[in-house]
Amino acid sequence: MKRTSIKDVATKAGVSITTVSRALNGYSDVSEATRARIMEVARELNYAPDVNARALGGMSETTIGLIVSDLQHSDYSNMAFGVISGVYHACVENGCEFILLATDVARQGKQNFLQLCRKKNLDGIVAMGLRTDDVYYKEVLKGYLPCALIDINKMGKNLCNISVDNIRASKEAVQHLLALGHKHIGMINGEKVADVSKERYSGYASALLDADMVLNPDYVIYSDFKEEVAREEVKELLKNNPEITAVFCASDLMAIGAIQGIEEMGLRVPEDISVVGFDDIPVARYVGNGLTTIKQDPYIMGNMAGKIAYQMVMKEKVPFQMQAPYELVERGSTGPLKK
Amino acid sequence: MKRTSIKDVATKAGVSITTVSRALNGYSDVSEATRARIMEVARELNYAPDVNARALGGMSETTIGLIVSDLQHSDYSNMAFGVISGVYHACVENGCEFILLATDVARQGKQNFLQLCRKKNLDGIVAMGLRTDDVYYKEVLKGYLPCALIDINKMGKNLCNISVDNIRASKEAVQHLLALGHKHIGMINGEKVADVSKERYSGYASALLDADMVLNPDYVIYSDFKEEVAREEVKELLKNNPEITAVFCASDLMAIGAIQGIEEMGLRVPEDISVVGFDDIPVARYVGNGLTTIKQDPYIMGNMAGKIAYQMVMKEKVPFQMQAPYELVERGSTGPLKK
DNA sequence: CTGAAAGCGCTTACAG
DNA sequence: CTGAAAGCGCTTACAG
Repeated sequence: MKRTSIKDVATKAGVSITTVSRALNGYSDVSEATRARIMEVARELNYAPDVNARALGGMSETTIGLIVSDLQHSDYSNMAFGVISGVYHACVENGCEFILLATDVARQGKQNFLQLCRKKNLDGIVAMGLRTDDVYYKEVLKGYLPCALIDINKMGKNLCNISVDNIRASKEAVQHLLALGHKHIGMINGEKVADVSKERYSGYASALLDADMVLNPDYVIYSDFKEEVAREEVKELLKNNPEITAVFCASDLMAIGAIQGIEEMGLRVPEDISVVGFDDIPVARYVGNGLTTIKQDPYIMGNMAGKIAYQMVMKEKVPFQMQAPYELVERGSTGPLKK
Repeated sequence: MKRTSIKDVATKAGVSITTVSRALNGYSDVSEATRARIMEVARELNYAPDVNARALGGMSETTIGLIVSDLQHSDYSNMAFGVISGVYHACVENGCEFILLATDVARQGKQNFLQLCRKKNLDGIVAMGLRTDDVYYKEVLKGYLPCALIDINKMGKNLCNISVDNIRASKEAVQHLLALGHKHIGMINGEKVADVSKERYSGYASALLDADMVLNPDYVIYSDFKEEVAREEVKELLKNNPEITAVFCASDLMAIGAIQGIEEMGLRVPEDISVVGFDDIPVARYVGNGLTTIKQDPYIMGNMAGKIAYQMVMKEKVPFQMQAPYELVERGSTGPLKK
């Protein structure tokens, strides 16, 4: 299928390629009659300008790349998908191009981030799920290009962080438990090095301190955001601290693991132990009588990030960080303290 | 940030751009010394060839577009995400480019499919979730470009369909119920017009006929693949046909709805009614004691489709259709018939 | 309102 | 082994 070019349109319409270009790009200095004829011919021929040639000619579309650390086979948490969809739609709304980039480690070695950006002609970036040990982590944060970060709490030139207010959200979660009468509240946290882990701990601590309670370091364990790990370690936590009646988990996945572990100990949720999660992943509604959790919306976060990235590309002033909405969703995994 | 071009590299390395181009593209007719120097300079400058210029110059990367009917905000079923990831990785493995295209209806009107392909310089297509009423539906099926179809059962030039064997899989699901002793088995199907609905019905019917049972048209209802609809309509089904003790659903989502409806009637799953789904979506494990279902793997399907599309672009011979693996997963929603 | 010509950054015969 | 030059399909001053 030979590609139809601007020349074909010009010839068939009996004008120069210059005029075709201007007509198709909507410039005003073309007579209506000529424009109409050109449009007609273009439609007949199913003509669409070659995007590469356009770019080289100086009309490059602004394009935003979404860089994710690794595309898994499935997206249990809906985090990756929601963000992809959110950024995609932000691009559509802004009339810019969207490119999905997964940074498998092998390729990070062969081509550095700046080269990647140049190769793909990127104007702006949205980054999510980068880990501190990703080769691209530092490079992205240098801010060569405008970059919106999802859940990566770094500030700097050309950088804007989008996330929920993890501290306040976690505080609310724990205050919910306090309001139910719980006095001994444990926490199952994610990896110690992750920014969000620190923030969510901070909210947990703040809620307890505000309630004039003491912080017991034994009450906090780190389960790496993994279901299986939480499942095992919650047993240790409860065995060592039998006075605990409620657990705040830094992710739903860990909360699900925790519930399994709790039930394996012969305890019931929420009668014996109340559990709160974080994220509101799709399965949260279905676990037992439903998981009480902090809901955040990956689509909204991706969409915000996409729009912010675009604004940064357009040289608009944007804040260093923006807060995405969250919400405590009460379901069946929490209940009042039994006297 | 001024882009560094091949000229910059040539100047700094003291050679012509011709030589730079050949060195970087790995041609053999460049002396090792020269090549080494050029590579060195290129790295220093973080040079990466402009992909647009390359394409125009004749080295266009082959690129495969994944066209989905609509990118939802979340992907409860993991179908969209799994396919995206699968196609993406197929492209990475084949060293070709990946483009995600969501065909929001508004844009389908303004730009036809062929124009879209030309604009994006697509060489091959993977299509999923197109509905018969999508403007692009017919256009994609014309086979202008090599096209791998996921769950769209059409044959033709430049077309290859990838899906599980819906008939056999559905038959197995129903045979599982028969083996448990059930004699009166209903079916909750998707939209009547969908190809997969027809195929899954066909498997259901085949299993019953093989077992010398009669097909009762009253036993089959159409719930449009929607959880809420199934939830309501299953009640009618069971009220009108109280002898039914098992239901085969053409999707997990409808199965989940059905279970809710059944429980709202005061019946229990599986003691009173056994339920089988189709898909094995992430929540299937968590619904009640787990949903018995036919597992299919969106990642594998996407990956197969991506590879097939690439092969078609490379003019390799491919079959008209390929079958993706499936598997009956037995969980707690099915049990033996109570006498 | 329209067209001839230069230029975007590459690749690739072609000549040496 | 290396380079000057043409060409890919567009856009955009510039001239008329």
